[in-house]
Amino acid sequence: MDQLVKGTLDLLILDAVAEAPSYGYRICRDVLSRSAEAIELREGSLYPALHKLERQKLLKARWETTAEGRRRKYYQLTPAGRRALDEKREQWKLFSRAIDRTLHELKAKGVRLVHG
Amino acid sequence: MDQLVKGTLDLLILDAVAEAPSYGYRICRDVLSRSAEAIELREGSLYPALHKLERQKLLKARWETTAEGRRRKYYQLTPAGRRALDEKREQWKLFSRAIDRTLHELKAKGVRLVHG
DNA sequence: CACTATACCTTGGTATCCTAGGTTTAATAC
DNA sequence: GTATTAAACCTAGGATACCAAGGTATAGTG
Repeated sequence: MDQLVKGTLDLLILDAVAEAPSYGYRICRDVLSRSAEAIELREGSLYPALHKLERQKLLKARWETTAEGRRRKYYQLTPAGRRALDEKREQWKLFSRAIDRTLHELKAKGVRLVHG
Repeated sequence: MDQLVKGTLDLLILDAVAEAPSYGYRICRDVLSRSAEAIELREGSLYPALHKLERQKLLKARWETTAEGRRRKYYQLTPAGRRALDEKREQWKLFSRAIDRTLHELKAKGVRLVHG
């Protein structure tokens, strides 16, 4: 599944900060739990990706310090980031449907019609 | 954006020869038409991938010549290839559902994804 | 005889991700 | 008080999978 994750990293990250700003360490755990432990963003992939998205002006970062004294780097979408997210969501939807359509087995097996 | 397609190339190829043996040039067109023109396997990706799958003993190849005198290299699944296909199909299902579950929102529009 | 379609191939580059390390501070356990 | 875990960040270097761009050869078509 490692290979499959390629191409969805940016999407997952942008999506993870869409509702509210978040920070690296939490994004990891959020994606892990939201995916039911199926998708694990490793820090070695995540942090470089966050920096790249910041360079591309899709994310904006600010440092904060909690009451307990922990430093966190919060990321939020820029307007361009919001547009990129919408676009990547659409691309994902289109792509995953195309794959499903293309594969032979999913047709017979994946569709289940129930009456009543 | 065509980054998404990474990780599904082997799956698409193995699937394309699952029902009956096929050859490179036809696999390209089959995937293109089956995906409603959404997924285009380019030859620069396809042929090296076929050779790799053959080295891995997931595909077996044989040359044939048609009545018109065209040489074609037909590929078919080995038993290991069949198992690999089943596994990759399962992984794809798990992965795509995991992404769908993880994303907060989904919408669809029109994009074109290109493979190699 | 040029052009398109069929059919195969390879080299070299790049982007992307992961491994495997690392730092710092806070909380918890012993 | 010290060892360990958890929270939080980071990067260098390597692996590899894809892709662009070329190439060869034959058959059919205008």
